[in-house]
Amino acid sequence: MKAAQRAYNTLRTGIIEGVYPPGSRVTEQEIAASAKVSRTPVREALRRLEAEGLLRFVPHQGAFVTRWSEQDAEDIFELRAMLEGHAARLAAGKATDEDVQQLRQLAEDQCREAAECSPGYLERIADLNSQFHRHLQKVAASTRLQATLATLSSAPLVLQTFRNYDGDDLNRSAHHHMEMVEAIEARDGDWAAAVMHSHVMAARRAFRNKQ
Amino acid sequence: MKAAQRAYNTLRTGIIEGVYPPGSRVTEQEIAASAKVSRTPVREALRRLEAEGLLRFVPHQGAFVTRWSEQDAEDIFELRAMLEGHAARLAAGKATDEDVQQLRQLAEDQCREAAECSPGYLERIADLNSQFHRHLQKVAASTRLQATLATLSSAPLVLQTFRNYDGDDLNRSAHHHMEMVEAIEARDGDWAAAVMHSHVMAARRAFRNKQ
DNA sequence: CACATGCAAGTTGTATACAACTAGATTACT
DNA sequence: AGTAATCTAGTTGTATACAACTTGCATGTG
Repeated sequence: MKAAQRAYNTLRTGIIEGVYPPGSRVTEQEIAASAKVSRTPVREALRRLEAEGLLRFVPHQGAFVTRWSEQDAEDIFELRAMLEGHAARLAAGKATDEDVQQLRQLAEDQCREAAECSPGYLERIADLNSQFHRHLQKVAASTRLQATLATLSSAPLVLQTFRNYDGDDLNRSAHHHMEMVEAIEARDGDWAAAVMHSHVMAARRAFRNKQ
Repeated sequence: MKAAQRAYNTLRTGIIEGVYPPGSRVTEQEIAASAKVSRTPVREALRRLEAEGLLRFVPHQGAFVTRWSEQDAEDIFELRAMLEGHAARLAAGKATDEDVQQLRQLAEDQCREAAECSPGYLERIADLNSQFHRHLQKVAASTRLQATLATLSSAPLVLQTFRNYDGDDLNRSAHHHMEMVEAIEARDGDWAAAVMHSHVMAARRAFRNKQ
């Protein structure tokens, strides 16, 4: 793998997993040593993470891990509700039968996992969930929308959504996906958008409760 | 000014002004020579511009100026309509009397410029316009929304909107701003959002006609 | 004692040298 | 002649050396 990519992965997972806590300073050498690369590719990784909003720069002081305020969280969930809703609407208008089939498969798997709760189910559900959203965005076929959502969803608070969910929440989440498949199959954009909206709003509420 | 910033400005204006046409390849040395800096800060500038969507990278080949498809343009205008509409709604709920006053001033100046058409009016209108939008976004007070809109609005096709406008379009644009001020003064978020939506949609139509 | 000044350590910012890789032209072979 | 292999020029990717800057502490001065 390329050095810049290694540095990026190292730092990104470090941030998400809390090795580098919010507000903490991150020096280039530190990351360079940790990823066993020189400072040059590290700088590149830092800039990428800045663009994604995970870091903020102070001239001649370096990078600091973004500290998410209550308000930031609210903003991100609101934007995601709007944009993912839009993606669902577009997807409903463009999906082929095959797309619907694939989305259904993902949603069904997720439903089963949420019901069974067999070991390691949380990771599998998280994976199925992001697959579902990614595929839906792909069907929506708007490059810019996809890029915009990618930066919004990279925030740790979004990635750790499932940590805030209890059994009922997981079930509801899976069934939201099922309902979306139905809406898309019916080519009903409004319906799909509405379900997606409530889907994200539910995530916001779970996040709020956890705080 | 810092070297990285110089490289960034050089390349960015070069892209927007068409010195580096869409699809063309941009080499690091070329920019380094042009901005009189070394390759290191150039790389930083390139990554930033990639994050903003103005460049796309191919491994071991370098950066290419993004070629905007018809569909990209549509997507961007749609997203902007949605997000700027949202910003207007938020602004209506948060604006102080002072904010309203400042926005009104900007809108009135723009109205006058659009009516008078004195020399250099196009640049002044473009400036007033972006000031209006920026201030409105500041009032909306959502950091993430602001960041998202910033990347969407950096696209050349957005920045050159006024090149597509005739006299009537310019007048309508200015009066949209006036109407938004009224809506915000009335703290009517729905109204403000609706005006903003049509404001952006009008820009889209002008863009389409030009093509 | 309070405050300003200068110094030292450490970090970022930049330049440059070198390695890895790609694309296209040239050459060798069938 | 056509095709495959090779070579070469040029570019990106990486490492490292050096310059510019910031911060905190020590020292000197009112």
